Amino acid sequence: MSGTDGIEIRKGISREPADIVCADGAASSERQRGRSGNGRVTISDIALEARVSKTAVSFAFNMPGRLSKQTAEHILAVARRMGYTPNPIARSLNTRRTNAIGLIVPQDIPEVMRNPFFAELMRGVGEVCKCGGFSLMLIPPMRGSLVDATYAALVDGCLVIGLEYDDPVVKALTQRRIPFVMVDTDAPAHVASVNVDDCAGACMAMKHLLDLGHRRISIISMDSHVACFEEYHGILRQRMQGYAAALAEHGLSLRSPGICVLECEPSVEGGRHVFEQLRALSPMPTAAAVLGDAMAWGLIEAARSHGVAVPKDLAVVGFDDLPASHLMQPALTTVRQPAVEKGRRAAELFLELLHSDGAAVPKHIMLPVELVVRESSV
Amino acid sequence: MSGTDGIEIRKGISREPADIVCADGAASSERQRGRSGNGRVTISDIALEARVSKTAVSFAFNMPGRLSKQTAEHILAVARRMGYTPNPIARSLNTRRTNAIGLIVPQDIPEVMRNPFFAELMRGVGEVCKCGGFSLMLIPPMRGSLVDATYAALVDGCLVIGLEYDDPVVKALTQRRIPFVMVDTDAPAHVASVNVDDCAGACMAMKHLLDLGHRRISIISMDSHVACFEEYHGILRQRMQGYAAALAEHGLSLRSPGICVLECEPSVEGGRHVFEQLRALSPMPTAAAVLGDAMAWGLIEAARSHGVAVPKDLAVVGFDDLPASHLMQPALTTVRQPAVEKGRRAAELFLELLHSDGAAVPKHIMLPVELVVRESSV
DNA sequence: CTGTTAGCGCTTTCAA
DNA sequence: TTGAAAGCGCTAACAG
Repeated sequence: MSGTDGIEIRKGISREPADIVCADGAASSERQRGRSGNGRVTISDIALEARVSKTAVSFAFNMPGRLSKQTAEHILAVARRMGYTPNPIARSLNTRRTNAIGLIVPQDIPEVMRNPFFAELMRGVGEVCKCGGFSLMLIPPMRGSLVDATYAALVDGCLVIGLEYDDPVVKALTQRRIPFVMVDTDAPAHVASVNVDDCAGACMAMKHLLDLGHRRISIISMDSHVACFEEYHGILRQRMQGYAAALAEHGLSLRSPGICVLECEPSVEGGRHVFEQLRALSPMPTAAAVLGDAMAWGLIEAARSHGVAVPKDLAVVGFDDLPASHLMQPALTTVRQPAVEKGRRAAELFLELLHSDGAAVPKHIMLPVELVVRESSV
Repeated sequence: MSGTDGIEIRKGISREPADIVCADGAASSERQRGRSGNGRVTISDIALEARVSKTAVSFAFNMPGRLSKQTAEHILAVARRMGYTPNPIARSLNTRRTNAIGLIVPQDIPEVMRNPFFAELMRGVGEVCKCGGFSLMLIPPMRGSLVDATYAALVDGCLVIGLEYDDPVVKALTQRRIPFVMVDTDAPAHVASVNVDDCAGACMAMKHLLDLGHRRISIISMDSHVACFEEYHGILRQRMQGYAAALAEHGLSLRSPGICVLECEPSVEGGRHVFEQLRALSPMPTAAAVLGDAMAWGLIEAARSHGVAVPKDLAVVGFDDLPASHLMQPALTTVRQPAVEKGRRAAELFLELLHSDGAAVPKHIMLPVELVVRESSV
């Protein structure tokens, strides 16, 4: 359908054929005084060329006030001419600062980014990055090992998403005395954490379905890697407790006939896929309580394409309230959690830790949730 | 609506009150042989404690094969006991590798993450990160300066999104000889780049609208920071050319009466907001060609809430084809671009550069687009 | 198989 | 105002 066919082509645009890649003086002086090994200009090169000490060069960049205006400008001029810029790694080794905050996520990046919830979380973290001048490092497992990734990460500290406190990653962070904040998990008192009221949220969702008269309800959870939901931990456990509490009010439990727990990847595709399992149930459930909006979207789409009408044949209530959830067809009934704020608060907490140098009292933040009833539940 | 009210609370869960934070031997030996300054265990501490050289310790971690099994295990044991882990910054200073790939984005993170297109792009980049064992660093402007952020970034190289070749950031990258790939921009022949056929895509979209009979068409572009669309560059210019080409076939131009160009932030909010401007036009346009799906979603939502029916009163065609675009109400007609692949190809290109050490011939990849007609256009 | 030695490129006392 | 020198914590020839 397109003009070009996905083939690699040379565009040959080259608007600036004569573009100077290295600054003028560099090439010549490079040879003059054999530069340090691999060709990159270092602080010594500048010092030599400018006939000052390395100290002076360093000052010129970091505390120009401590140099006479003349020297400072001279040094900077030489640096510019030679195309010099301080090596950030060497600098970090001294300052012990990287100006990056890490987001440790338990899955690979493609999986993470398939779940729009993370984009929301990152928006919040990003607000703090913006104020504090930080970059944001996504730290997924490295060759399968999240600990290895953690060991290798060049960051000032981390936000740890959805890991349990006894996870090796947390141990590694603690050992290296890297400040961190835990998000979406049960954290012990001495560790900073941010959560939302998952239990209450799930309870509201289930109660809503029950009040609507539903009694055959599927709970769509996320891949947990445990044998059964009784072994859930962290937010999954919290939410199951919420569901259970609501069911209990109607004399039901998670093990009652009609109630069942299905799992899928937390993404649209995951939801689409889990519908197969759901419709294979007989009798088919009349409602689904889904642990993430993206999954709910996928579920609804799959339902529709299989002729199962939402909400008539299947009521669906999600969890998150992503920005797009009310643009859907039908608009999604869901439990709103302040995902952006979650990220922001976590990052703020992290900054506190970072600046207090371990002296800060760890805080535990719990954010509220609310049920948003729209069209996908009747 | 929630049980707890967003107040900071102490959860006091502390399942492991006796949790040992530092490994056993650490605290004692710490005092024994005054550890290097600030308390963190270094390679020297381990060397001393294990009665071997620093080299041996280094080998134990990086090339255990070069040590006798005994020594290696002894060293590792001591390290474990003292809670030692190599400092990744010091290591990077030597190896010149950070195992991180940077994504240089021209806006702040919150703005970036509000545009779901980036999540798609990152999915693709993430696939490569996964294979190569990289982390992904989001590099937004630092205190307003993207160049400063670039200088400070601890990465092996970068993917540069939407910047022109003559941007100072690109100059900085070139100067420091940091490998990079440009995405979504006109890149000169000697620089690796990945693009989609923006021009063709826009042309198809406009032609579609024109064929449907529309003659009063608003083009919704993204914030450009230039005075008028004639000054657009990069993908915006490409797309405008596409629109213009289609219009030309019907004897129209971008300056014809009935045609107008509006700008907004590339997000749902942006689209919602720009609808105000669109409806202020008189006569109101009967169609909108939008440069991003997220904006189109917002536009459609705002239209609906103002009683303007889509597609009856306003036909809308987007650009991107995000995963959620066909879940919308109405499902969005749009130009599909392979965003995930774009990210993947860019990252792959980057890896080639990185491994070839500058010897690689820069490639230019152009990916195809296609028009997906759904319900938002009639 | 193991250790000595010299860096990596920069910051930062301390003294001049 | 400037510079000498001692690191930051680790890697990697090169010897032995």
